[in-house]
Amino acid sequence: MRKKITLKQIARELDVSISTVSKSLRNSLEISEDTRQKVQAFAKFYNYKPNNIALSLKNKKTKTICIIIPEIIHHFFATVISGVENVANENGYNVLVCLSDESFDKEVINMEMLANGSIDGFIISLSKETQQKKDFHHIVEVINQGMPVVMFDRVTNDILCDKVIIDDSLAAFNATQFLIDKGFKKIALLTTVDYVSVGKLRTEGYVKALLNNELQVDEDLIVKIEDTENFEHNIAKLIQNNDVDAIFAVNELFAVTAIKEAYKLGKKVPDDISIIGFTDGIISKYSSPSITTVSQNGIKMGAKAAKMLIERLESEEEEQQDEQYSTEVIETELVERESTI
Amino acid sequence: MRKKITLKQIARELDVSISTVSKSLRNSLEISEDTRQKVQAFAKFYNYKPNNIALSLKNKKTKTICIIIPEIIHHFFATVISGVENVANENGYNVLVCLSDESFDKEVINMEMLANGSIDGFIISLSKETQQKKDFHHIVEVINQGMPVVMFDRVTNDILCDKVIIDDSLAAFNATQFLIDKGFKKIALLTTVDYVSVGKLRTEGYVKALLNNELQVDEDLIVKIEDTENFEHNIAKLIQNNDVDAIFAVNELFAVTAIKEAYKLGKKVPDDISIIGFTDGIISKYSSPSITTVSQNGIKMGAKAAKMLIERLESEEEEQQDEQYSTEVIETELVERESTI
DNA sequence: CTGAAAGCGCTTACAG
DNA sequence: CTGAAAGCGCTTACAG
Repeated sequence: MRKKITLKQIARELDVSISTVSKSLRNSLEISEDTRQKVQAFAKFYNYKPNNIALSLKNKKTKTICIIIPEIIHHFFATVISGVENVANENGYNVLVCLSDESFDKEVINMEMLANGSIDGFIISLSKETQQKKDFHHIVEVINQGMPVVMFDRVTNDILCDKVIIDDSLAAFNATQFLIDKGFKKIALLTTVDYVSVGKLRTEGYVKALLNNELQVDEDLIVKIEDTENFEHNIAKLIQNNDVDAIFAVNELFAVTAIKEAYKLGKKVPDDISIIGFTDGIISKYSSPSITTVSQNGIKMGAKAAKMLIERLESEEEEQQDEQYSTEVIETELVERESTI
Repeated sequence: MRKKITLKQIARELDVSISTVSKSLRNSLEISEDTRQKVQAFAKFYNYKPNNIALSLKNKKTKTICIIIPEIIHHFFATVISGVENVANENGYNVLVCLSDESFDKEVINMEMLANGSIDGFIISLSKETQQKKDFHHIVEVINQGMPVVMFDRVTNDILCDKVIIDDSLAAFNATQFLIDKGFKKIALLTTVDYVSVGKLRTEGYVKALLNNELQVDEDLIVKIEDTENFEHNIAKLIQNNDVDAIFAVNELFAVTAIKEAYKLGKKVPDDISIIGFTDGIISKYSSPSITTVSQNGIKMGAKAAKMLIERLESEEEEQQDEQYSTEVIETELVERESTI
């Protein structure tokens, strides 16, 4: 059990000063070829690696970024992490992952715990509870301390910072228009409660598309789902009581559940009902029938968010922060599969 | 933009020494009630929080653990992270997530990069490439440095450390036996190449079950899939050329693909072919028909792994390491759904 | 009760 | 060319 070796030990062994060792290892020209060689050989033999924590303290940066997400079980968020990881690693950064579990308190605790020097910046998608409370003091505080934050997907206009989003409203508009173009008249919407920012925006896009085509918005066809458990009967009721011929769902869970409920009620997808989902995840891909969906490229979003954060971190060093925040919109597209005619 | 305040600044403002400030904040009895109050009030007002990095350097521990997984996109690994997070947070630890992308080199780089003081310990599931190469020097080295490692799921006997696994062979045996009990005779196996430890063990369980029931093992019915892309035709060929009446797949991707390929060939699941998968993920749950599967509780595995790691970390402080490693086996069970009669 | 000093492991401006 | 000193932000044994 050979513990890690330090500069101090090397210095003692070779009978030189710590400064000399440090400089030798950093290939300083100040040091004679001879000692440099000697020190480097010794260090290599003992597999010396500088202690990261000491470097962090000295440099006042940790080369670690933190991503806070509501749930890792959601495939979309997992893909975002993957995108963040790629870019972070390429740039020599590590990624700390925190889960808020959709809880405001956990989000706050996580941020406060890490804002004390442990990391260089945050990438965050708001928890449901935070969006509901509209309390963003923890994020504002971190930004005020001079720590950069990039928000993605579930963002808020109440905070000024870099953001990565998709055009949820437009994507929903296009999906709905696609159904309208197919000739469907009774198009239902499965959405979340309004305080979830993306749910609300998607609902708006749906409504806009209907109005744009002079179709009337029937409240009975709009189902707002609060809980992600036990919502099946809401969907079943919708299908049973209304003669819907198409459904637009704001996530893939709602979409696949609609397929199953329709099937139970003797309706086939896409023959009797066409269905479009949102988020191109594995459920959509492997469901039978596979689901036509709005693709929301998580890897790309994560990569972009990481890039923005790291650029800000690295630019901070040179000149003064310019405080010009930007919002990047990642393209979406409709992936046609078997659940639509 | 109020930067974080330090002990030094507080000391200067209040015209006392740094030691006095530090002790006051830690409620040391050495300090007079009076100064203590004054310092604490001031610190609270300026929202003082000790710098984590400085504490890490001082205490020689970071309260951060790292989990290295092959892919985050796999639902199983995402659930493991979730389990690790829960336990880690409860104990005041943060979780760094690294992805090896099934690559040996990335695994090595990640470990070496973090073994220099950045974290207190590792939780790891081996990449495919590492299992193939059987080169574990990076892990051995870390352990020799005195940093605890807990392996899970894809483990190896070549390394002595704490491990969390399921009994892959037994679980596969039971799944196969289940099919045999239903009266099936031509039971096919969709598995991975042998160097993936869990694939190999599951294959062994399958073979054992057949032999145990005096059924012969037909090599034509065993499909070993190397690549996770473009393997559909292998499965199609199996179904087409052999009159299989049941299939046991070692993961859910293979299982759901089998359903789709069978369907294309005009065979229905479960009417014509019964299928059992492995890993109770979202694909199995939302597939149509939903898939009977061996549940492999990722949350539980992650939680257990984190618990073992943290216990070792905290016990290290007190007495000398006892070097008694243990292997925990997490229970599995067969979740019956629609893909089996 | 308060503070100077040493130390965690490193880097670097400054002396010699 | 080499090394002592200061410093990153903290804690704590030791003096006073």
